[in-house]
Amino acid sequence: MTTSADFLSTLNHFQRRAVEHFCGPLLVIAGAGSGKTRALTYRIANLIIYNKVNPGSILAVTFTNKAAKEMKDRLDNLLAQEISLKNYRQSFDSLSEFNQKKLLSFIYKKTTKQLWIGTFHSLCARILRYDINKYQDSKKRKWDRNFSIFDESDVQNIVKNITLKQFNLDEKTFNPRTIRYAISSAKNLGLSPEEYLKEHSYSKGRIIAEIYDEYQTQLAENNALDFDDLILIPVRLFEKNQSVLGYWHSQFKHILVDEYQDTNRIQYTLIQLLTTNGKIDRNEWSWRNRSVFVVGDADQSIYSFRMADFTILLNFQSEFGDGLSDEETKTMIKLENNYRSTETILSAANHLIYNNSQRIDKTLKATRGKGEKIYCYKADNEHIEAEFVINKIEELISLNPKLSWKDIAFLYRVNSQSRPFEDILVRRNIPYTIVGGFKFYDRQEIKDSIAYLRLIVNPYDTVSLLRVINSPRRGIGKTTVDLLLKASQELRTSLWEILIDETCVMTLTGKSSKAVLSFVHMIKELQEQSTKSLSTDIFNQIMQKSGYINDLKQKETEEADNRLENLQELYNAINQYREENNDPSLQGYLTNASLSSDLDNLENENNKVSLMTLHSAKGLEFPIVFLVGLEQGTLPHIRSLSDPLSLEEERRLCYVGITRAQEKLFITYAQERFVWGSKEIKIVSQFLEEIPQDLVSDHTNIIIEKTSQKRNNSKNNNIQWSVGDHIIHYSFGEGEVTHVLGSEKKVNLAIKFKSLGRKIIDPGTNSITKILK
DNA sequence: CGCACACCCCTTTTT
DNA sequence: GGGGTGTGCG
Repeated sequence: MTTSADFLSTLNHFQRRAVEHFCGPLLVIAGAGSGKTRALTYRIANLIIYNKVNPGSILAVTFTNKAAKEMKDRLDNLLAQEISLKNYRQSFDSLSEFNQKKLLSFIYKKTTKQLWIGTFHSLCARILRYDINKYQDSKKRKWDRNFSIFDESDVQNIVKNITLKQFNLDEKTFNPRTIRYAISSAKNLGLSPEEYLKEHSYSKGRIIAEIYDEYQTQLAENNALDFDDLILIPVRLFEKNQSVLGYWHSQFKHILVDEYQDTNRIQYTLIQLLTTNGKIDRNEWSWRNRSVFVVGDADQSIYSFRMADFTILLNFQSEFGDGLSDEETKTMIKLENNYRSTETILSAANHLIYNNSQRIDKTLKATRGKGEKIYCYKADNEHIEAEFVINKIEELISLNPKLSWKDIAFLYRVNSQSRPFEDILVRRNIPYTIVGGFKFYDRQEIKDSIAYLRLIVNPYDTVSLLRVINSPRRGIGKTTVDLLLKASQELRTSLWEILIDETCVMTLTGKSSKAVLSFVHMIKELQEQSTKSLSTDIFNQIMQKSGYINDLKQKETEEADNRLENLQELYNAINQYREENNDPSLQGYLTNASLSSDLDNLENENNKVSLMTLHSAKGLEFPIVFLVGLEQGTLPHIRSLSDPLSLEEERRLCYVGITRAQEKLFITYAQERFVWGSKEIKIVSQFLEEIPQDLVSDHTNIIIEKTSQKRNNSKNNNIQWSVGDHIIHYSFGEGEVTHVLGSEKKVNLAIKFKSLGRKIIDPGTNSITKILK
């Protein structure tokens, strides 16, 4: 009979050390496929079962909602097994169905439900639903607990409107997208508009700070937050309000963070505050009954565009830990045994990542057989590439009866690469699923319905109000809306408050005022109901009363039928959320909907080929992986070619892709590819050349040698660089070397250009030539 | 006031 | 390709 001891005996020495860690800080450096999720899950189980920690005091941060759900499921199973052995003296599987169900529901109530597991965003949203009313920013902007969460397109529209309409700026010099990105970056660094201004006091920075400030005002007027606020506001609140911080600090005794290499400044600050209770002096920290446990891998850091900063991971020991060297340390554990991939695949990954200068030295050790060579295929163009890949998977499936579609994934750099694959998959009738790209929640009818729901929860949400006020058409046209909007701006109230003021509405023409009054009446009625009805019932009511469904039914077009089907699907989603989370509230569903990604709905049960970007593939694994589009300019992406640090991130991305594969890895590239409607000639990716030739199968019709020789003999390879050297860059012009960075195997140069200032350049790319002066 | 059509611009990755 | 904007017509 199995005993409880088996619970830990399946772990290796290092995993076990991590899992049994109780209090204090611990950094777990976990290579790809080293059983990272397992370590996290087992540690939580260990805390609950052996250390008798209250599940409600555990905060576990995952990177996606899907990862959170998986962790909960695994935990359920682990706990079920343990309790079953202890209480019934038999394995869970051998219990009667009745007892299994009873036990699982017991575990859910007592444990899983109490745990705080989720992404930074969803956990912070939960905290804010309790405490946002205690927050006020430096300009006295306030929010209440019914806040809406604006999606990226809402936010883009607001920024665009402020920039072009309100501030009347030139679109070329003040690109709304760039400004939106600047605001998001500022928030991720924890900067308020005023603080941003201090750091960017030049003219353009000043204007961006003003836009940021106005943007924040408009969010507050809508009682809405953007994604970044969800984390920034709790941090601000904790910094300002010691009693609120104290409450959450004492709530969360054990904090666990997955994918720690992809945390950014503001997320780090949040963890730091919760762990230390805001005490700056280390002597005041108490690790009694308290821990912070982070897991990550600097080689898989791929989110710097979201301000992720893997030096946060590198600094963990000096920030929280003992700061000792690797050998002696008690606060760092390395998991280097890889249980996922064949030796060949790992060797390729190790060789590739060895070319990066910015990393902690770490080598994945194989625990499985050598496996097959990596297959490589050079295609004439992207269509031939897709055809090869799909022919190959059909062949694999027909040769191996145990293999099914879900075991196969196509990974690419950018979403648009999916199209040629999709075309052929449809033609051949192969079941597939695309993660990302066009989303369910981006469809017009879904956005409309969500806007109705948001308006009912949060009437200050003018963005949603404007979306639905005349959809379906009910005779409230642009002129009417503009009049009402103007009134709301003059009276400095929300549009909704104007609408519910009958005397105000009556100033409109008879026809319009009647239409507005009846719209307001309908929304009010729905609001009243929403406090006592199920979310699903409210949804149905909205669809009926607003006339949305009838409007679509009348049309009798294929498109309208499609929309009706999507609305049915939305109903199912709301229903599912209500059942799974035991939460009848609309607000709960809405929060979940705005924070869930496409990936979260990736169903493992469905037997389909998966297509996704390398970013989406993080944390996943597949027996068979096709890494496609390995060309210079595709992977690495064109925008990273001139910047060595971005290039290293692209290499990590490629590394992530390779390490997703368990059994077989195929790498393909095309010689020609249509980009933005025109044909481009492509050359093979430098990353492919960085993989040793003997790991790559030679039965394919590619000849890498020529290009690879050319590259290895790169004219800059044997040049000794020193500070003061003069160079010419093919596009930046003349410059002077100010720093020589990196090690011998991989040199990067900091170069000061006359026109552009300082840039970091990789001399190996042949973009520069040394000149004598 | 709404819709259709033409044209132009941009083009990474996502919670 | 595709989404957003502007224009012109019904």
